[in-house]
Amino acid sequence: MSEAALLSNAAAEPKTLVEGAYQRLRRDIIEGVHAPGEKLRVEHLKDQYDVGAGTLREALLLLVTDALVVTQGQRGFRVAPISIADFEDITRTRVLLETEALRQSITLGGDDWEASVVAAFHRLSRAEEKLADHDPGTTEEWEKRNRAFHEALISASPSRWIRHFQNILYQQSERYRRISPFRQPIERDIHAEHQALFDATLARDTTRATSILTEHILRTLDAVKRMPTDFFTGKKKL
Amino acid sequence: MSEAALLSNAAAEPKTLVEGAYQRLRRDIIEGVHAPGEKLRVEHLKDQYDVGAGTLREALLLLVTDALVVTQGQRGFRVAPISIADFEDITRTRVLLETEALRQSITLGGDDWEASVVAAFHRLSRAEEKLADHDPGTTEEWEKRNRAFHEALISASPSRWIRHFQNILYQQSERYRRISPFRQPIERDIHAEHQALFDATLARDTTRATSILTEHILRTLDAVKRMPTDFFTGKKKL
DNA sequence: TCAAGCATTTTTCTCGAGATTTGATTAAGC
DNA sequence: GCTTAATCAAATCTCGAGAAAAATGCTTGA
Repeated sequence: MSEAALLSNAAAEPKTLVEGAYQRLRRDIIEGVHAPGEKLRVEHLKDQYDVGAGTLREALLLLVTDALVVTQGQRGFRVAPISIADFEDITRTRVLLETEALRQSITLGGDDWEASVVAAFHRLSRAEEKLADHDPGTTEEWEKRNRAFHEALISASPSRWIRHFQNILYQQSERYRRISPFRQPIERDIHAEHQALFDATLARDTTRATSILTEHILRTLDAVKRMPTDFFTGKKKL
Repeated sequence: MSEAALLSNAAAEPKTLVEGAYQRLRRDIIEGVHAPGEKLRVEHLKDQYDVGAGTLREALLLLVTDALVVTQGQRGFRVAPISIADFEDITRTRVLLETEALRQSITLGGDDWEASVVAAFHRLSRAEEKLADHDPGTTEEWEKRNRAFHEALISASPSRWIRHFQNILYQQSERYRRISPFRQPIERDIHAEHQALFDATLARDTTRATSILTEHILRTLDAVKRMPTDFFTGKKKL
């Protein structure tokens, strides 16, 4: 695993079996294939992912890094549980880090940065058009481009650590968004928000850009808070 | 490894060999026993730490979590390299997170929190007195109490994620401080700073407390920046 | 009927050996 | 003399089996 993989979880070519299993497992957890709180038995999963027991253990250990898997003492591995409080924490911390990174980007970003933002926004807009037409299977693509757009915005920040932490948190919030009850159709408003964010950023209006970004991120919080609270306590398999 | 271990790296009783090796390795890296950039050969280390090869691999993988060890492709493990830019990044990000956490603590902290801050400050003060008398071997103890004080200050923050990230960064900066050329005698001024920080916090003066904390953290940065720049490029063993 | 203690079964954790890949040394060719 | 290729050694990655621990079910007794 390269430093890039360490600091960004980028989807590089898996050069080792551990990496491969790690990436597939991570995707499956984020997409909800493995439910929150679910026990992850090495014996079962090693067949499912076609690797040895030791290799799978190492992959699970790497997922502990991302806080997508928890492990305690001698009692094996488990998909990280979810809670409203946790999602609120993730969201607010994301705001703190991402606004700071955006501030730095706007201050320091050059032509290359602007170009990458323009490009990412363009790609995202196209995906949102297709989404409005209710094309099936485009959600996956939108998800990737949305992330790419957010990453482009802060890519001129010189702080590798902020970007590293931001990646972890984005991953976390993506899992929350994808878990069924939260899953909501991507509305038309989202595009307007992205447009406003894009405009303010390119205009180098730091105050306005960070303000929009804050609202944008916090919006996802409302949807979750409207969920029935017993969802979290109800279906945990112990 | 418990959730506590995941989110705080707390020095809990090592319930498993992997954990034990992980903790000892981490301490040795932070203390500079394994120099930055040094290659970590599994075959050598497994004897040194009295565990099997697979077990040591898992411990190293956990250290990748903390960004104390890096690994690329099929080329094994290596102690994370150091650089001035990295330390500056660590320090500034620490300021961002720690001031926010302190802000939250001051706003939300109750009597229990105040009590823990008072207690931690008292312990730290005693350690600083002993340090002024040039007692040998007290640096270790001061290091622990200093960390405990900083943790107590932000312990009333409800954000587990901020505290988690703060832990990682504190660990990182501790390594930088301990690596020989940076190693500087703990001066008397430090105590005055801690005192001021303590006073402002208990007075619930958010603005003043965060301001002092910022200066306090940034101070360590100056010392490093005064170092000869070729230190970083010079002794890297490749 | 319920609780407590014991035995069984499952699962995790640990280890050493085999298969691949990387890096280094040496030799050949231009 | 310098670059390129091939051979060899070292280290990493991978796997399955054995030891330790935890979870489960069953029997026994009140």
